[in-house]
Amino acid sequence: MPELAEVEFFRKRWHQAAAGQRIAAVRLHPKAKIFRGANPAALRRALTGAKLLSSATAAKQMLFRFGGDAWLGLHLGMSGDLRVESVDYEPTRHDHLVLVTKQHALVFADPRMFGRVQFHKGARPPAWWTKIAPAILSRDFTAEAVSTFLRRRARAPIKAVLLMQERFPGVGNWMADEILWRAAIHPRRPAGSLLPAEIKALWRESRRVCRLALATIAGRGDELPRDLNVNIPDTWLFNHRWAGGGRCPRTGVPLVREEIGGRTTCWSPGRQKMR
DNA sequence: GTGCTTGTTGGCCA
DNA sequence: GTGGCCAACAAGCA
Repeated sequence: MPELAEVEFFRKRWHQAAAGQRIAAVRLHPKAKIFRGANPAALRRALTGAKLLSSATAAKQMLFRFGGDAWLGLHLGMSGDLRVESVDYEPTRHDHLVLVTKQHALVFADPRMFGRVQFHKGARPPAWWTKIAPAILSRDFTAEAVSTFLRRRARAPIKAVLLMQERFPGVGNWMADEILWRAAIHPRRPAGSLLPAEIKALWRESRRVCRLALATIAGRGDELPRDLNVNIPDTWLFNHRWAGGGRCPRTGVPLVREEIGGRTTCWSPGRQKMR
């Protein structure tokens, strides 16, 4: 499920419940696949008794900083989510990591286990975190950088290129379709075939979709929506893309769904042409 | 049973 | 070495 804004929503949910709080207990199944490459025993030792100091999101990654130079990295994969339950919550089958504070149980659940838990000890954040590409809403995400990247990936369909985290961190399947729909670019167009005006539109709409998605899904400031996707307006492609029989909210034309770059892709033939 | 699924990675091949 | 494609990972849902 989670892309840029959903990840921020989940981070905020844990943060609001537990920032400044001490972790009284850590419950986990060390054999769960989400711990691959991590050391669950060391994680449990370090977090038990530690305070949650701060947290951040970058791309689809989350990083929670605890006292004692302990860092918890989370990636939600395809089916992960974070919840806040009562302190006496009993973990069920897919609840792989639970951090218990005085008042809450912070739960990381992931049925498919494509997600990942990373643990790091040190004064500085881990290398995998600092190497994440500059955010789309940062100054480093320029139209020139996009243009250069598209030239290097000239033969790949633009839809596949938008999913590359090294240049479009946080963009996932629905955001990529939303960006292309707004920029009026057919998802099957080779990246190298885009005209300068189209590259500019792609850059602009990438930023717009990130900004709108964050405000709508994760909420502004301290506000946190009751649940995911409750506020998404019908003017977005998002609300029409899944169900069969969906129509383009701008042209009324029936939407098309095909596999592009190995992912189901939805577009409006009314506004997205091959040339 | 069949055929999907908002993600990432490693192997293969040109 | 680089770029592009594809299967695999695993479990739930219609």
